Amino acid sequence: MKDLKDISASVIGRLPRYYRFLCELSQAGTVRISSGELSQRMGLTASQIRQDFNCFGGFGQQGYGYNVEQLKKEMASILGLDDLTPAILMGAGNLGRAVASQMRFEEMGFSLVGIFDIDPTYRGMKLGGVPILQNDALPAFCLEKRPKMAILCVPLDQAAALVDELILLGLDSFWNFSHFDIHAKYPQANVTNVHLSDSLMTLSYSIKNSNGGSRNA
Amino acid sequence: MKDLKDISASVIGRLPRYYRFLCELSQAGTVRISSGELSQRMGLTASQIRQDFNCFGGFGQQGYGYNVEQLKKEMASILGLDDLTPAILMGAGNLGRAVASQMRFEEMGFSLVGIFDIDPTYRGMKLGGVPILQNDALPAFCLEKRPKMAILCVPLDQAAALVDELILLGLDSFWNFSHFDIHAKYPQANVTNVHLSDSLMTLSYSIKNSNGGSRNA
DNA sequence: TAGATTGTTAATCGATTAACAATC
DNA sequence: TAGATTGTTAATCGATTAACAATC
Repeated sequence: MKDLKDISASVIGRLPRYYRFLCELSQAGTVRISSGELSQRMGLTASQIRQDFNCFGGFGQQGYGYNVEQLKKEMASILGLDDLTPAILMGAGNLGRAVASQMRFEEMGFSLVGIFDIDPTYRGMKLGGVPILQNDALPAFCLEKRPKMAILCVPLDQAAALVDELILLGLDSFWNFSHFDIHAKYPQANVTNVHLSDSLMTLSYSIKNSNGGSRNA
Repeated sequence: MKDLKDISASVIGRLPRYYRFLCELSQAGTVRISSGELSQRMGLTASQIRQDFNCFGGFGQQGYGYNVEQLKKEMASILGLDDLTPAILMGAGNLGRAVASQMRFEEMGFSLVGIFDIDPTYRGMKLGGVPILQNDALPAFCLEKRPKMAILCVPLDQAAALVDELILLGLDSFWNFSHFDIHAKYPQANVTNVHLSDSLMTLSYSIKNSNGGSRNA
């Protein structure tokens, strides 16, 4: 078991996928799994799986393997899925609407408590059961509901000023779909970027520079 | 200049961001840039930037640096942005609609030639100027338009059969928003995955296991 | 020419894989 | 007990950083 601060981004990046496979195994009624069997299903080495798990403690038993249900719970706990962080969605455009209506936030460690847009035409509408408010209602809302995380689905030119405001209102975490570099300006913030255009260009590279058979991300 | 096959995923993953910064520099009218200055703006080391660029050939000039316009064009060419790959969108739900209307495909090496959904209620609608067709029109469409890439915005339970069909219809590349593991079944295919829920769980981890200041992706 | 900056090789660092003793 | 499989250390591999000669 390592100090949590020492755990590399590579390991952390694999945790959701472990969790996903464990959920599937659990649903299928599988009681135990060895690192060897899991490695085959996931296309990883058994060594890597054991190393990864042992960053967080010894969840297995020699000669037996891992108990699926227990390991799944451990993963959920490590990922912080049990403890719901209040989050707001900024921007109710196409992408914002997709995110709000598609993601099962409560299964991923968040609860969506508010949706905001500058455009008043959205007023009164709801997404995933959450009403859309206008940006000018943001300060009062934050004072009351204390959201900690913001999902940034706004155009780049609005992002900088908006992040400034959100930081002032006490938010410190961002799921960032814009290309604004939050981390550069606020190194203290927790930021996970989703750069769809970067992802698509990576695919373009694969298609045009390979003779087939590449996987990214 | 290395063999293109030897270029690591780490390097490829940084190319779109290089391209993005070069576009900004170009728009700002900057004529030349050194690896040192670019490294400061991007938060990378100058060494890494020079190493990355030199995977593809020597674009710079000693004592001068890099010509922004030339380097930008080289990047576009490496990423294959000049050559438009015909692509179809499978699934016109929230996410599919967001992707179709938001992404500037022509600037990223693709052209969106068709949109398909099993639900007939979408019939006659358009997204980003492209009409939505029903899935049963797919074989004839592919025979005529020869799309090469599919954007997969369908539920997991439909993905497996759909990928089988698309492969048979001659597609070999996927921008995959589902959790179906295309690469496991078709190792020859070009696949770039976008796993939004994995990304969100990574943020949950950061929030709950750090005292602030983490960046992912 | 002198100064700047690349291209490239060497050194370091970190992540992955292999090996195996511990132990259920 | 014997067989299986972990936890963990050691070896390997690859990616990043540093250094510097080449050269514009």
